[in-house]
Amino acid sequence: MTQDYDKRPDDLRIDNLKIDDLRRAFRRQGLRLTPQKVTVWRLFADSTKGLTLPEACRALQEYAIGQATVYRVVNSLCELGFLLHIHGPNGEHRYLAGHSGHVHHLICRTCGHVREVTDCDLSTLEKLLAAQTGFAVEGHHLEFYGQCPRCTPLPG
Amino acid sequence: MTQDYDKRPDDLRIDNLKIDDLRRAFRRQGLRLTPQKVTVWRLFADSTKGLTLPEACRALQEYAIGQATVYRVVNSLCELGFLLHIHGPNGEHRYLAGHSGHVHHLICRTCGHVREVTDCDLSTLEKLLAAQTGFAVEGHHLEFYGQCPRCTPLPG
DNA sequence: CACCTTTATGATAATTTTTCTCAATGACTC
DNA sequence: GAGTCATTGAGAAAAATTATCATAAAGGTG
Repeated sequence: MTQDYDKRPDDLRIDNLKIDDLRRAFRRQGLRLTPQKVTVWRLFADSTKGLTLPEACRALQEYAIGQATVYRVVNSLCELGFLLHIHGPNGEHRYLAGHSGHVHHLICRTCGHVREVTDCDLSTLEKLLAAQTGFAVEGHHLEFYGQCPRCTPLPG
Repeated sequence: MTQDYDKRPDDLRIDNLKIDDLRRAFRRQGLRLTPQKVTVWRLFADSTKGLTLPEACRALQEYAIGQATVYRVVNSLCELGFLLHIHGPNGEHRYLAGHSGHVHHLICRTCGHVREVTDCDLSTLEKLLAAQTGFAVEGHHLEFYGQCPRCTPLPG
């Protein structure tokens, strides 16, 4: 019998549609969806600032998920595009759930708060670069840094 | 007597003007310029793809520079803006000498070759974001990924 | 629903990367 | 040239990442 995914802890909510997306994506690679994978996904989906791998390992100890699993699952989720990597205030690698399609991030250097940025049209620039350099440009990674409204000192 | 910086190995060239820049930058922070720092800088200045910290440590063993020093100097060079961090084909953190002012990079996913990109005008976008989000946008990090001319399969 | 094949898991160990400590060295100022 | 104080490298320690392998279980099949 298939594992009952509804027995999840209340503090990690996720909609069932997303679970189906996850299952389909894993299946396409010949991989299986397991409760551990769902729990890992939920942890990231609920995080607004993203998590480092060690942070995720610590948080998931509560759910008895081993660190080897955390590393494996995070890698898979990245490859499947469910997680994106961003850089925290100290340059550390953090993983963040990508809720939309192609997005970028605005990261507060003080508190690490992250806001998604959806307007970005770099296609003109990419074409120009391709013409100038001969590279076949396949994509880009763009992050903005600054101070979020709560961390911005008031002017004056 | 001040150390003779001309006794450097022939395979790591650097112009003396840059050494003066380094000295001034370190001095401004109350730090001292040492032959080790210059050697570390030269290693990076000669690398076209950037180096990870462990790679740099291995390469600098030849010059009897301890790893603690490599980590410290790379950090300083980053803070002073002489080194930039980029992400290699496998997502690993690499440090690259910044030869110009504000630049971005076009990184080959196959061979890791890096080309600098100097045209970038994101100031309009930054202003728009600031207005939309309330963030005080201070900067950005932009990387393009693709295949360099030598790694691009010929069309057809 | 029970079976079966194959992937996934977690404990553990091993490896790699990063940080810390401290005595000795040496850069830079006067 | 002397003194001050940042710097260095060896080594230990801590932290992060990867590898191994016996056991558990997902998901297809009869």
